[in-house]
Amino acid sequence: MSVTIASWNINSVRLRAGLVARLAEERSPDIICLQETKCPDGSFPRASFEKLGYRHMAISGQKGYHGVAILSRRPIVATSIREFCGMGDCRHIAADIETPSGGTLRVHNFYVPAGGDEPDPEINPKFAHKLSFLDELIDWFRQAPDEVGHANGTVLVGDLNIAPLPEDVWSHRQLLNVVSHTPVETDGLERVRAELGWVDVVRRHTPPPEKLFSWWSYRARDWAASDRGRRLDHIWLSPDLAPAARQTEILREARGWERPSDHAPVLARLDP
DNA sequence: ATGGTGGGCGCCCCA
Repeated sequence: MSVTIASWNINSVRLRAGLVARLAEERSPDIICLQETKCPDGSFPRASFEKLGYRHMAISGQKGYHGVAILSRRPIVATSIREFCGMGDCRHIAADIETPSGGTLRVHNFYVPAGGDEPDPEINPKFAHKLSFLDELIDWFRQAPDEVGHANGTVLVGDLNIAPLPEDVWSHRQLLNVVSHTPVETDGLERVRAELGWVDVVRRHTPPPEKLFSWWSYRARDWAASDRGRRLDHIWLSPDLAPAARQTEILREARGWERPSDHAPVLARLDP
């Protein structure tokens, strides 16, 4: 009676609904959290996901940018959305989902700002936004832990746009000054994680020194051969839920599917 | 040191 949850930055849900179908066929996750749907709610391809058995959906999209969604084969009993940094961006959605044992699982799905190219908040407003987003997350966790969490377990997933560990990038040394792996970001993400004691379940199951990536740039001539990846996509469990984790996987092969997203899906199987 | 690719939207933004 397990629940499998997947998180995937899909880079346009309308263009890649077929790839979501392939993920459903190959791994059959009960819950799929998507980021960068780039799609207003009225244009969301609901029907194609209903056909795959995902009859319950929580979506928060906007035209052209950002956008998050939760697809579920199990009933969604509540939904909430939080706005960060007063920007009006669609970067968060949460859902309470019924588990096989009759409880509910709270799922938070995030799309953290990428942060632009220059890792200096004084001259790059996108980087300042990214750091502010992390600060707001910490404040929220600190001030309203009951709103964030849930007695029967909470999952936080998403494209967090930060590769926290040296083994989460192809070259720690060469990426120390590259947005996604700078110390101010990795320290910031660690403070977010530590605030409520979230467990990075993928790394609990596959610890360093093994390298793990979930994103490979489109700009590489041969992404698989050069393998210059980063682990930007994460699944975190609340401390009470961590013992329920059974298996995790980053579906690297999806990066090689036809017209792929530049991100691969991350999956975790739980017995909640 | 630089530019490489891809998506959305509409003559350029974002990743």
